Amino acid sequence: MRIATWNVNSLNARSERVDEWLDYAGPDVLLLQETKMSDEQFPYDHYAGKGYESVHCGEGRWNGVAVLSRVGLEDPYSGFADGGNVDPEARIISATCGGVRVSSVYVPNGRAVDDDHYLYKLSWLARLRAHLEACCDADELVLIGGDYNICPDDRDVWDPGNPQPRTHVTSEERSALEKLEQWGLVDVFRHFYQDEGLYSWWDYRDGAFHKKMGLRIDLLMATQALVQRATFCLVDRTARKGTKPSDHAPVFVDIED
DNA sequence: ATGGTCGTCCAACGA
Repeated sequence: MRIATWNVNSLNARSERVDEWLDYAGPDVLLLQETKMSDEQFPYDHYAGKGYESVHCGEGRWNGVAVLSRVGLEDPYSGFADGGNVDPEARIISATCGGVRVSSVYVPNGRAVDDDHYLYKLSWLARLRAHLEACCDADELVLIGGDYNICPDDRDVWDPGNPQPRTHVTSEERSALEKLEQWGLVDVFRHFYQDEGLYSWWDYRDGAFHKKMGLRIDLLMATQALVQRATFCLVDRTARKGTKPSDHAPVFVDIED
């Protein structure tokens, strides 16, 4: 079973690239972020025609997450199941697909370390941990994939020595990610590769992709039970090339039965 | 020295 995550930066703008990718990469489960549409606009029927069931949690212009699956899709759940207030932004949706409890997450960007949005990011990550504790067991098959907007360590940053205060690399953000690891999640990509310079996002500006100026912020975080069955993992950089690409590349993992 | 690109939709703002 192939499980993928992809921040598409508007599904309307990316529909042809997503169709193309479904055809050549053949994911069994695809976790989408930044669909930037309402639930009414989401093309459920289009993906059904391609063999995928789908669920979507959107709000319109911003955010929006979805799960596509051709191996079954049960018990969909939008938002956090931690008993707290409803998150005003559409950033997490979960479902059980082929026996794996998956979530598609779009962690807040944070904007700047002195911005209120950065505090929202940290509180959102704390709620994600609480959500896991409320509805999952660490010995089950669980995968939380998405745009975490965090570089786990300096290997995941094109300019790690940059002294400017900035989001994505602070000890607070990395600590929040480590708390998910303490619960039982593993960074699947790092299970396969230890190299620096392997990114999943590149700014549209200044030819960043061709200059290898990127960040690895799109993560597949899975329980050890799932990682033990993982056979292959890749960032598909091909999807960042060509006509009208997203600024993110998809990341996928293959799981043996 | 500054800003450099996309997306949302036509004015900025978010990333």
